Amino acid sequence: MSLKIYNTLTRKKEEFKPIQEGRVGIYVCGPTVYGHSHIGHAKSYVSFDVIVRYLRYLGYKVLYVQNITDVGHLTDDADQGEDKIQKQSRIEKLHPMEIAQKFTQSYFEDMDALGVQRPNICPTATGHIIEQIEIVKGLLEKGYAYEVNGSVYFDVSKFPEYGKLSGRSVEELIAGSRIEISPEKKHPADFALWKKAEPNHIMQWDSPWGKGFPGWHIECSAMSTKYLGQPFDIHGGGLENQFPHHECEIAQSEAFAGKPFVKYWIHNNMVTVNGQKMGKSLGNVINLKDAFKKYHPLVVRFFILQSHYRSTLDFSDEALEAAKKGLEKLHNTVKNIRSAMRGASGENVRIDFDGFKKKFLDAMDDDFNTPQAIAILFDLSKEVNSFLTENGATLEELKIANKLFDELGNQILGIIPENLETQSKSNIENELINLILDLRKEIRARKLWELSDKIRDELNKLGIAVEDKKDGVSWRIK
RNA sequence: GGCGCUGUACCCAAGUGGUAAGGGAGAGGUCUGCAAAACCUUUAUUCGGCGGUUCGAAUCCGCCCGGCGCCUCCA
Repeated sequence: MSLKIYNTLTRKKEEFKPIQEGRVGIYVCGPTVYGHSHIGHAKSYVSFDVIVRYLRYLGYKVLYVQNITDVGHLTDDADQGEDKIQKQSRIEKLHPMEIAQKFTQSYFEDMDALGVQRPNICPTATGHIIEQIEIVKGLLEKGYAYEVNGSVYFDVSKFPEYGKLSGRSVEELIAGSRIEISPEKKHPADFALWKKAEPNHIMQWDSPWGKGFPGWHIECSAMSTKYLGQPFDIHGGGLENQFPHHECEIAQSEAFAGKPFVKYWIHNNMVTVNGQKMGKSLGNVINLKDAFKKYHPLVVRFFILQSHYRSTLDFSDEALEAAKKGLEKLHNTVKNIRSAMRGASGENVRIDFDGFKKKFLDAMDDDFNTPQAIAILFDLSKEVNSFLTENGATLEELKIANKLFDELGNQILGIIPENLETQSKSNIENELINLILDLRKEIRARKLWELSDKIRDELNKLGIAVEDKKDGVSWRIK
């Protein structure tokens, strides 16, 4: 089977064929850095992380670009209100660039914790003002835009294909529009390419139209095509950005360059919290830094991947607890395999590893069906464990199982760490634990169950799982 | 009002024409002094409801009922 991707542009699953053989250019809308990242960010960037990992696994040379928006988005509607970063800078009494810097760092901290591999290029909007101005200039020259009063607007009426991504028509937009019609615009659906800055606006730049700042959509057009060319393979982002953001990107870029912008559009769905939309106005936003206090980042990652990227994901404590236990189960299997390898021998292979692998890859090929892929991992886990408990697995079987878990669970999904340690890195700690368990062995021999159970409980509290088995005691770091 | 998504067991969640994955929770069992881990067995004759198409539908079509998103910054 070959990779199929659901393309929002055509609304169906299409076979993936890169524009240039063996190479993939992908651009994903990055965060606006005016606050800490939340679980919505996690869903989006974990999903795209797996997409990129999988493309690489398939052998593509992937160039992954993700912007950092450090300017230009306004708090209210399309072309009014305050710059969000400037607003935050006022609240925190910091320079806007400090705000941007602070939350960029915070963003990467969280993503690193989630095991999200860094994009190859993370361009900032403020670092690409010149490129953005160039596009605005070009659009004016070609008659796709008009200048009013130091601001420049895109003229939607000049671009008949406007709406092709989101399936809307300009007429519909007017009919249901809640936007207050800006007196500067010729048409309510027109959008800002460049905005004139008032003197109190801190982030502003010189332009052919006077001092100002870029409109919201232009940075993505400028930075994606600068590094990936036009057209490029994949543009990703959140569903909520499909309209107007991505629609406007298409209009600008295709009008400017006179050729298609993107081949495949991928949109990931949203997070709800206890069944409700998560939003700033609802006050139910869950920051990652808070979530991580309760759940290990890998649990959050696993939880996200247990549902499909195009489905909404409902975040609840109950569901997270279940995910935690599920992931533990997989980790236990891998730990069991790794410790069993030390004492195993034999070269027989009775498990159909290729079958499991094929099923896993088939699931991934089907529009990155990670829940299905994870289910296969559980099936594999059960099979291997069953051999371990009943017949004993051969060394060769354990080696292959270990490699497969690494390849599928670690390399592709990023949910099984390479260094799943069953022992402490510190030798003295290991020796001490062994010593305690040695003493406990004597206590058990004397049938002092209360005391021996206490030792086990206390060690458990310290994060050391002690398991009494038929042929002795075993322990591991949890 | 317009556009779109969605409704699968107690919870989470795959499955889009061939007879219901997986995880959690529950029940029983193996092992065990106990616990844990792991394994085995079990838990939806049924996929919001009602019609229709079909040899056959959770899957396609129609209507109805619920939930959600976008149309305003949001991943």
